[in-house]
Amino acid sequence: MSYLSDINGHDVHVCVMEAVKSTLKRCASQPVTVAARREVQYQGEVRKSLYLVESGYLHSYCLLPDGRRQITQLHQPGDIIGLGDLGQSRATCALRSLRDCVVYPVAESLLMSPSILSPGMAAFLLYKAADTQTTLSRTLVAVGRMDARQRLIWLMLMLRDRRQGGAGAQPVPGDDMIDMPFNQSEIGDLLGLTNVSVSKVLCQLAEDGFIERRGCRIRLRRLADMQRAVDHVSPEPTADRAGPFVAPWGARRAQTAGSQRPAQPPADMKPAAS
Amino acid sequence: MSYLSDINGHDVHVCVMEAVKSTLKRCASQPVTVAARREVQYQGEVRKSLYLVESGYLHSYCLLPDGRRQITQLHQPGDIIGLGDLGQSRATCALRSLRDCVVYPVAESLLMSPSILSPGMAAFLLYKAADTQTTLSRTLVAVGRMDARQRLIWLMLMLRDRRQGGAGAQPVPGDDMIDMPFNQSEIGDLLGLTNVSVSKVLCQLAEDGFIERRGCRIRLRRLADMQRAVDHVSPEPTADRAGPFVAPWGARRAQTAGSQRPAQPPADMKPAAS
DNA sequence: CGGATGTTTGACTTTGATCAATGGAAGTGG
DNA sequence: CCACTTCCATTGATCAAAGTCAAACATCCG
Repeated sequence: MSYLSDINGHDVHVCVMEAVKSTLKRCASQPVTVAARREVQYQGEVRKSLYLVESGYLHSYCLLPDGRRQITQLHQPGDIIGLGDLGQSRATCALRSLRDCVVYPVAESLLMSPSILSPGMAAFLLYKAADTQTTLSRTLVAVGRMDARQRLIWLMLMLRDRRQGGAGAQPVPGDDMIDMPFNQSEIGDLLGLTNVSVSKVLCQLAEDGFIERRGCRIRLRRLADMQRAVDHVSPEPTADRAGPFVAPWGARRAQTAGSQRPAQPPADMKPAAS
Repeated sequence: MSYLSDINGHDVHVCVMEAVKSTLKRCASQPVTVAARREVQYQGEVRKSLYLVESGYLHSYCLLPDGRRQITQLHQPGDIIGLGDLGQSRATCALRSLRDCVVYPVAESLLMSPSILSPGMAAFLLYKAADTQTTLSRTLVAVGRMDARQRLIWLMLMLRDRRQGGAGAQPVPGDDMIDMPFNQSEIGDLLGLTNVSVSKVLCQLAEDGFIERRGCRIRLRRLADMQRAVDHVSPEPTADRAGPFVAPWGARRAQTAGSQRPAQPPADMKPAAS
């Protein structure tokens, strides 16, 4: 089928991923460390390069002239930052570190050069871009059509899905802890709410027994209820996330039908005259 | 720099685009016509293929269990539908035609095969994916952080930017007509509003002299005011939109600074120990 | 003409924003 | 170790933007 998805064994898969990443790292200039809470790139600034995230969290956001802010993406280790700005000379978003980070800058000109952009690399990048696009779409659905409580639940479920156990860590099936890299103002800026609303909803969710709060870590206590509340279906793992995360998701996805339509005969499509 | 962006002459550029597209069309099975307002793909349905849009409009949307809907993307001629679902076996969004359409189905397995995924094709697809991602981000900013009036203005400006003159049509600089392929309920589902709010805001905008309504066509009468109201900056044309649209945008973009930061020394980044 | 689809308008309700005060935790400097 | 600041979270009172409901109106089309 494709370069990545036809490989099922974990060892082989991880191996391919590592090969792609090491190619990227060879393209990169020296890795750089960024302290927590630093602006890495300003909106409208001339773009310097893409970044492969080695460790830490960052986020992309846009500022409106009146100071309102919308966080558009959370970047985790393994993510490639800047695929959405390909072909733009200036950054459409600002980029900021949430925690101490190590990133590898990769020049766009190098990445897009024929010697680097092999079919395998191209497939990897396209899957990465697809991941990002799916997450953006889901965020848009949450922000556009859910109320405040649902948005918070949605966010926690998304963070659970995107959680990474570090190198080769097997996720415990009953592990319901998530790491919340945002403060409440940032959560608001991600979900289209204010910090005040976020605080109120989080307190209420804790009171209702949905979550248990431990500083920046949160335990999800009623996972099934939460998934039902937002019709949540975990996305299939693609690209490097495919590795260790296959088992627990596969089964569940088959059951959770939710809003997925019974599929009437889909659209009358006739061969075109063309 | 890259396969596409280092080509400046329009003729050459268009030529490259056409070459890529004809490759895609050769990958495709027979083109199919879809009547207006038909479901092409249901949410959760097993994906059949990607689609290259030849003519007409379509949109992708997600349904929530209670029937609320969020439109996530508008697809125009030249767009490739389904890049965001690469690697997923089931569609994360539903797809529906807005007008009569002709589309070329392209199988994912074929598209991702090494013989087709040349560096040039890969670059084309990555630029397309980047375009989509940028539009999604901008939509998220509008839905998350703008009030109803600003969202409507934002939508009209976006439609103006994405407007296509058809094959080789030079856009008239003072041409302020846009084509609105949505009805008011659909506009609401795109912007996170209700049809009632959309109606009220549109009437008010017309009364204030911002727009002049002619059925599904709208004339923008106070473009500068509208751009100021939402801090609008047109994205740079990439991929095939680069062709005829270069001239009018280039100049304006240099001026509209808006929210773009004066850029303090961006982030202390130190070489990492790694 | 009748029916389907889409738009407009008004009355009323509700969610989340705003404003403002309080409290707690972490870090800093004396 | 203790003031002091800063950043964040919480809580309550009030307000406004947009949602909901319902009815009327417009357009299109067979």
